[in-house]
Amino acid sequence: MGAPGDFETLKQRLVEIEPSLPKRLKQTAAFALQHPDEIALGTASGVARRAHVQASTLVRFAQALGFAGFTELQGIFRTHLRTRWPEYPERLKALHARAPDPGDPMSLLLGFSESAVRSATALRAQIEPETLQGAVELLAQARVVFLLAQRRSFSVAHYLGYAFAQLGAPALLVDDVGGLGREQLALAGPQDAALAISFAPYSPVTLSLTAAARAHGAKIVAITDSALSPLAALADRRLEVVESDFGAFRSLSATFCLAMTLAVAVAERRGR
Amino acid sequence: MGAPGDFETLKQRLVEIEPSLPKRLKQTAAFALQHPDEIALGTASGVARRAHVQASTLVRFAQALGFAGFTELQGIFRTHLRTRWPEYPERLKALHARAPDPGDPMSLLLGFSESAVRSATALRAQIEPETLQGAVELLAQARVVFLLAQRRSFSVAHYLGYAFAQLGAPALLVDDVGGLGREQLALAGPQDAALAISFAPYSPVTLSLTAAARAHGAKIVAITDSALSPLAALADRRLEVVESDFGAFRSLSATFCLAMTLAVAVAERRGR
DNA sequence: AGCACTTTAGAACGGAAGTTCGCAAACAGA
DNA sequence: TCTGTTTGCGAACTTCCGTTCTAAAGTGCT
Repeated sequence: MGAPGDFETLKQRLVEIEPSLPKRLKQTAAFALQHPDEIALGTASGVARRAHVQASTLVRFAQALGFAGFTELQGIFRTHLRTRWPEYPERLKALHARAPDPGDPMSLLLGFSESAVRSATALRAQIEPETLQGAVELLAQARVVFLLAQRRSFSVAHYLGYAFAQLGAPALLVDDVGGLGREQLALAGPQDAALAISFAPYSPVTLSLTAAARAHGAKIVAITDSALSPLAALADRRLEVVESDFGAFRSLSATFCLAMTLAVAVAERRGR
Repeated sequence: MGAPGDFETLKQRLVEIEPSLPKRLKQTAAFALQHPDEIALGTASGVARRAHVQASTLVRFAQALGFAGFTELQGIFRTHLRTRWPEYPERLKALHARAPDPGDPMSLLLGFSESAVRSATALRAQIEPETLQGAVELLAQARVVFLLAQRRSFSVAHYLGYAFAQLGAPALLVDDVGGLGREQLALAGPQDAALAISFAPYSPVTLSLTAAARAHGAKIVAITDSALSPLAALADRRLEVVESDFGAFRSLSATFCLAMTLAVAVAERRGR
């Protein structure tokens, strides 16, 4: 069987033979699909470095797919990169023409993507370095960080729980399963901190759990959308995030960026 | 005067000096602007042949613009082709210039924000309109949509559960609380669909729950990171998302955009 | 118009990457 | 333990870029 002639065929062929491939070639396959642009534009040795394999492995990978060598494989990725290019400006144009058919899934995707970009970009200017630093210090000094959020914001809190755990920092997700939120908070004390996340319309559960944490003496860091938020009144440190929205739907991308930042910065600070 | 640092500057410089350029260099300039992708992807001699000039002329052309040689000039065209985000390189440069200390929380924030922007931007080119449309149809025709995800991806599934509920579309978050995932899936049948989300390293629970859903006859839509993902093998419709990463941490912003899109599009489609 | 000087184009050369292949060590399966 | 496969490393080969040298074209001055 000959070598694939286009990118789709290549992908398909890859899926077929991947199970029978040895370890390094699997690794290479995964990298190739994940970073097609690297393959297209880079040199074999450069790609090899980034994929943590030997340059010769790339050649063997190409040969396993039926190509003569790396250069031939690269050709497929290059034409793919080149041919994919023209449709992009059209999509963008469609987006900025304010979505002729607002129900079309692709316009929705473009809208949400645009909104996420705006949010994440705006975040850089919104957050004061000192405020962020203060929040990190406060969380890093805590014995345990309690994570408080409900409804829309809960996904952020859950992600934080995951990230803190991965980083080896002590955090506890107060998920209020079975209405046991108060009991989950029972262990909180003055050495602890709570990271509360809530946006308008503020979930009453989050607010009351935050108040309870405060009553236990825990320090509060709040991620919320305005200084006037009821959550802000309860907080020792306040991080304000204004998300841009598309239609009736607010992005979460800035909030997630901030959450990731807190998790990594706190873990790093505790490490010292 | 130094060499242009990005494509726009290069173009501008070219317009400025073009009148004073000798014949062959004018010819080269015209070709470069007309076929930027040739320059980005080809070799000097290949480009020279297509532009009907000598290879050395290309080097002289590059030098006339202030570059050391052809390779340096090519770099600009390559990053331009890769990022496809004209204003972007400058920002990136500014970002990295302003953030020399990688441990500083603010640099982390900038890094994550940049990574989110890249992810959300790349998403637009990654998703094929037909694939997206197909996934939406499939989910809209289902009696109930089961949401399957664990660990890092769980936050997305939870958000989807929230969004579907808000939009009045029947969806059920299989959270596997207390290990009851299989029981939560017991109601699934051939009229239903499952939306499974998993990225490397793929959670075994998600995989087995997806397989179980499939065994019940439910149609599967997968959001995953590559065609080689074990989840892809189980799926009727496959949505590939490549998230950019910052350090060891992958963004979730593209996945969230896609999730929001699916929720809104499915709800809208059901409404008719 | 002719001549000398400057600028430009083309071609060959040298050096530097980059790619491929062969061999030996490491590994996995029997 | 033995065999077959895979991986890593380095050498050889190829390609490619940048420089330099020479010829030609252009330009200005006499």
